Amino acid sequence: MDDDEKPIDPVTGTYSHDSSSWNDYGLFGISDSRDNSILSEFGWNIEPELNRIDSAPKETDASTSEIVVDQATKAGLVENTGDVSMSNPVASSSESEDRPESSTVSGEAASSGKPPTPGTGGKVKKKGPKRIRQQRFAFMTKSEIDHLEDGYRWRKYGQKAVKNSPFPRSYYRCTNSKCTVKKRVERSSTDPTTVITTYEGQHCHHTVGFPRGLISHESAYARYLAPSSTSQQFSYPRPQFPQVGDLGPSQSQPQVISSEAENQPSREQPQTSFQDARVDQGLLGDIVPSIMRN
DNA sequence: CGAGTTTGACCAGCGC
DNA sequence: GCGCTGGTCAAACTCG
Repeated sequence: MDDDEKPIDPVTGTYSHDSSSWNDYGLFGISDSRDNSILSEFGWNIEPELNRIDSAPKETDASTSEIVVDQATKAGLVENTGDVSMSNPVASSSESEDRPESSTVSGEAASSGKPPTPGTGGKVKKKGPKRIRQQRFAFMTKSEIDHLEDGYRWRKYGQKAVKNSPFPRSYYRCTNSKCTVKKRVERSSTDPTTVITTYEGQHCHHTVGFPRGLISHESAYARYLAPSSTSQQFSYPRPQFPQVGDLGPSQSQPQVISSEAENQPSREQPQTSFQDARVDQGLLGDIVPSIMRN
């Protein structure tokens, strides 16, 4: 894919690529689960960016974070993140039809005319229009834990080895039967301490609650889930996110914090609700520590 | 026993 | 057209 010359919306600062089969806008963020801070976030197309990150080590010695930040800067999106999530079409148009897994096997078999494969228990794939992917939203999170709590329940449905990466990629689907949201979790090949979580789609239900602590990217993810745009179908709760000290044993432990992370003022800042933060400072004020914005 | 995970196979898209 | 790769399926398995 040629992602060198992407059209960036001059108004929203978001990027979208002109493809009939893709409609993924997204925020791309770097967070640190150890101190509950978002290190950086910006709008970007997720897919090529992740590919670039994973395949980039030969091009630069910079850390993954630096690569990402640089991309954000180049795209001129950092200052426009406040518009990003709200400008998303939220894939509403494709939401209903983008349900390849919702079709029954029998229905697929009937439509494709293919008999079930005997050796695989009748697995039949739909042949038809190109798969339309939903809006995506990815985070890079410094964590030793791959699967981070985000308030929703997920069922793993696959795992694949990824090219150019020693770490497998895991595929999760929301356990809510009516919810089509998926997420992929993988470790950065360039920085094994970084977990890349990519969400696809929007939840059509509330969270199952916020057990224990929430990892750092949860706040940004919640923001993504609960934009103020009119396209939002549901009103998601805006919980008070717990302090790091509330984190349970299964969460990332705030152990050795890098010097960079130690400088993050997030722990001293009061945990304000989203609503307050959004009113005051917009998206950046909401999720990015002030020091990162300077 | 139900829910969730593992894992090998299948399929579609894409590049060469 | 072919091979590679990512994404998904679903049977088997594990766990609580």
